[in-house]
Amino acid sequence: MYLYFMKPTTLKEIADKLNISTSTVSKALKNYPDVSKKTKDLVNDLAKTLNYKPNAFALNLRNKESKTIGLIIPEIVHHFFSSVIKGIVSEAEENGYLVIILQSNESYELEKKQIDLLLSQQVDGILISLANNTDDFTHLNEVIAQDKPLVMFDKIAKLVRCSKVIIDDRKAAYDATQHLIDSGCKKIAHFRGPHLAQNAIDRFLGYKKALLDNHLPFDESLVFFCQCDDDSFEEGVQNAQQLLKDHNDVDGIFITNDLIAIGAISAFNKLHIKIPEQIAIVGFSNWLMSAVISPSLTTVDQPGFLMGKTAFKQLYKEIKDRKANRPILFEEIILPTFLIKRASTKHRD
Amino acid sequence: MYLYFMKPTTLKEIADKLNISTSTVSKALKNYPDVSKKTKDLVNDLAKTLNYKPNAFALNLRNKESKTIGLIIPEIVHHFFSSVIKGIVSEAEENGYLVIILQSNESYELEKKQIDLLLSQQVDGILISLANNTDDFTHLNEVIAQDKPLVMFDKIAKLVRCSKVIIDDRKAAYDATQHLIDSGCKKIAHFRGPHLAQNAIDRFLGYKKALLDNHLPFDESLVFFCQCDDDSFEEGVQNAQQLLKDHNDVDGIFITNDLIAIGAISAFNKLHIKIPEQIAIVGFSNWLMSAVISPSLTTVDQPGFLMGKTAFKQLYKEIKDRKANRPILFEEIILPTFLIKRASTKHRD
DNA sequence: GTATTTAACTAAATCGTTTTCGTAAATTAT
DNA sequence: ATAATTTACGAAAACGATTTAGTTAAATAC
Repeated sequence: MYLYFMKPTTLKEIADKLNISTSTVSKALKNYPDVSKKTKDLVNDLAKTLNYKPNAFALNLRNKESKTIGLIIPEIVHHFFSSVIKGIVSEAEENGYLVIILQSNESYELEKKQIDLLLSQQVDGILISLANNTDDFTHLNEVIAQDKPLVMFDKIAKLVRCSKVIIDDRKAAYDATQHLIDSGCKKIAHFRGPHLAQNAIDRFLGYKKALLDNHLPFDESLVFFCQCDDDSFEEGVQNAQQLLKDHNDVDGIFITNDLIAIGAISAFNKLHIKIPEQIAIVGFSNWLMSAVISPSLTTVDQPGFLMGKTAFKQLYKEIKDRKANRPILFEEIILPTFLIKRASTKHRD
Repeated sequence: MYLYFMKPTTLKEIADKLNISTSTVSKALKNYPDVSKKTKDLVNDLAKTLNYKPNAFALNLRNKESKTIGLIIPEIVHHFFSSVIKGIVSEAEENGYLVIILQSNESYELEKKQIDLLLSQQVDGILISLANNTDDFTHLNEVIAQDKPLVMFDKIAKLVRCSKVIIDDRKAAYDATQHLIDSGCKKIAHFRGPHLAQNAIDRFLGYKKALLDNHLPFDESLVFFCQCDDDSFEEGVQNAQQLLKDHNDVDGIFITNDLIAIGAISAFNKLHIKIPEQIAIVGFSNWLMSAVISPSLTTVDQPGFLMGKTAFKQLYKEIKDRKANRPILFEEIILPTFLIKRASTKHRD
């Protein structure tokens, strides 16, 4: 029973058909007290028959809000980030919000453009995880200058005045390194992320502190930088080979993400180096595949879904606070991580 | 140099400041010929100073379009689907469109609600990949009834009158099975997807046809059904074990997705069954992890990114055709797949 | 029977932009 | 000098919904 190719009904059409004014129709639908029951019934019936749906564009214009938020993420095809997206989208939907998604492709230029796009689209708020090479924050400050809610997650900039949802990268890295030390490693290397990325920095600092706290020497030449881009696997292979050449007595590596770690494992497997007996490995992020490779990878579980939900909740709170003219408090929410011990490290359980 | 907490400038504000009408301001900005150069300069300068950006809500209302499309996908955290999303988002952005993303979670009910949501949001078009259990298409027909562009991809319904972007599942499955046969397999099992899903059906049919074309008997009891949900890995493990019990002479399996295949591989590894010598395995989708597990998995590469790009392009074409009042032609675009031969099957290269 | 209240409705403004149609004033043509 | 044209602007309607401030007519009060 479809009215094929019917263009959407408007209030005016209903009003004309019933010979009343659009104001009355609007009020009838919204159950105002100054409309008679008789009229309300007539309007509601006709609205249902004509399948009336209020025009979203008109509502947006009037209410100055679209119930839509923007999300900028460095890379969509990525287990952790797609989990975050899922968390954001599901939490948003539950609260009547839609999510526009954009991918910065780890490019600052693109990120900047996309912020502009979202601002000109007048989204109600913006969620962002920064590109690795973003070191200028004017585009973010522009969002803040427009008094538009902004929440950063995972890859944040400490200096930008807005709420942040993160994990304690430093502690997670510390714990991961400590686990290597506890399992007997004496010379531990680190494959780290890009110079500018805050979580790469924090993970590095956690690694370093764990060494020092355990009276192990920190050796700069044991730290390898990675781009963390599409070629992560290959980076893992290369760095593993290089590491063996430079330091053949390394007995543990803490690696900034699982894919690089798996590349390293693959390289060691090929060279018949026993994991974890000769070299133990800890990754980061708990990608799906870390459980299924051989040996399975000890890694830090990063709560992507929860991070997405939390980031949206915080943004939503700030949207509501602004509407109610309440003062905005910037919060830094730190989510728990935990180490998943698998076969790539030695342990007792 | 920021105007902190400045609310957006409107045409009227510029007009008032210059003591001219909003019409003139609007025309000046759009470079109409009936505005003097002097006025144009004044307007453009002030617009730049005040950082004027046209109000998107007003434009939407007037133009009856939002340059935004909706995307409904069964599951975001999934290598293939996230690649599709990436393709859609990047192609959309290139053409000035934004993408609202929703996840149906493989639920028909949710999918229905989300279609309503997108319709009431008045997106310019909808891209959808169906939930596994969707067998009623009224919600899709409603989109068509509103003359709103709709393009389905990957998980489609043959009966719905709209454009579709798919792979040739039947052929891909046929080729995969043929590869098993060519490499010497005589008794080939199939782990298939849900009853209703079109691509599960097509892959099954391709498998069956390859058997028959090669004069191998088709045995119903060699076909195992899978849900293809979060527990895919476990399903793979279970089905592999069951298969061994029922038919210990099976020498090949064609499996409807990589994660299930990896579950099966893991089960066989545990039982010390040699892959591919005793049992050869072909998966489907070419997930990232299939290259890194041991043995690496022979699988069908599904062009997710290309599918996303193509789906958006088709939708965009239909949006433009409608605006230009051209007739709409529904197309069925079939993208190529290819078999990636790895260590889980026997072959000569 | 007049004054007051209440019920039930509508006109008009508003949100911000675009565009059609008019209309003065300035310019050119005759 | 008058007519015709051009230039440069503005008023107003339109997109569709909401809401304030009226306005009738009926109901109640005194």
